[in-house]
Amino acid sequence: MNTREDVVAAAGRMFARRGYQGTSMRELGRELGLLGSSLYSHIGSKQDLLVEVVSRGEELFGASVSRAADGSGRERLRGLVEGHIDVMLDHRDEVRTFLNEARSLDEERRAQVVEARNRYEESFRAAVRDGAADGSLVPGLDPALTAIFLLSILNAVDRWFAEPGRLTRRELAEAIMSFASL
Amino acid sequence: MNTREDVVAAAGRMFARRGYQGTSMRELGRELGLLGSSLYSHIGSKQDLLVEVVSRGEELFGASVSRAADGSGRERLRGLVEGHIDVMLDHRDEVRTFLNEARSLDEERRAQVVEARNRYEESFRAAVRDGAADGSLVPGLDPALTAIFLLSILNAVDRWFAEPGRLTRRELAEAIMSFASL
DNA sequence: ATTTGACTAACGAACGTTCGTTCGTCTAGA
DNA sequence: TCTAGACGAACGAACGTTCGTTAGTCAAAT
Repeated sequence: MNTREDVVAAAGRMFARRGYQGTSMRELGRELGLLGSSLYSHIGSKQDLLVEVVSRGEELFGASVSRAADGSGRERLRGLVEGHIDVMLDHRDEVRTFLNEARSLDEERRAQVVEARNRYEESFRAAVRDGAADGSLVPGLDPALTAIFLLSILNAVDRWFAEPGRLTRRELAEAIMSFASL
Repeated sequence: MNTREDVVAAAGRMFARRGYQGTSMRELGRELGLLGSSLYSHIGSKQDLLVEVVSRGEELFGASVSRAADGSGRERLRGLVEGHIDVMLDHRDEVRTFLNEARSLDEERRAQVVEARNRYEESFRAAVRDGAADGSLVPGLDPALTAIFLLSILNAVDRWFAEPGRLTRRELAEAIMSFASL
């Protein structure tokens, strides 16, 4: 017996692997041992599923920002980096869907996602800015570029990082920080 | 009047924007002022179009590697970075399709793409390795991690970089190199 | 005169979704 | 304690639409 939760989780898995447009309701049903039509006992529409999965990704990053709210600029930046790594690796499906499949959302919902990403990036910029001001980071860093470069690295982590492997998560965070001379 | 070249170019554009699965032959036709069925005067199948666009992306990066074959490790690495930026910005559509839509290829062709990407990444690793050996780069760098981090940054460049803007391409390359302390 | 590029018409398959229905399980009232 | 009714979960069939693709035709350019 499947719950709505099972359906959303399976949707996240399939959207991450094959994309939203590449996933049919019948395939999604098969994943759960159901017919495609049976999914509609749990959800309203395929689009609802995407909204739900993307929203979870959005919230995960938001919660990560809240957890890195204290300390010097440098400490907050490290918290953001470690938090991002944890979110990516602990919730690969929701995150990949959040990062890659937002274009399949209707315009209004997609605009919200873009705004959430901007706010998230701004928290990186603020940490860099504050770190330069409070002396915990070297001065002269460009906050905008630093945020973009760090996020580019972080958003790709799930593509290659495996556990267990050469590095632990903490070592990965350290490698990223020192790569950026932070 | 449209040529096969027009069709492939339009396909690249649409695959990059909406994805392969998100692009229908009828929409692609509309982009060219044609009916969907009329596209088959120029091509064999939709899949052929994807193979063609992805192959062009693949070749562009291969050509870029050839252009950065000489010099010290550091010089070659900078050439690879500048070349990557040029390829990304001069051929956004083919490159985005190459990077994002390879999963819609059949297994054999997809394996070739994966192998091409591995070879490409290896040329970054080799430049770092040689740079440490010939003294043009600081020793102690991890070639594998450095390559991954640089490519993560480079593959995201088209998502935010605009011309004209705050930075020129050359300044962007310089910013990336100095971000990585290279 | 041949070729090229586009058309119309149509195909079978797959799509998301709705429908009426069934079969348990749980809960409230008698 | 027994039972009536509501509910959650799933079924199979069908809906209208869109999908990629094919076949045959026709006009214009070479």
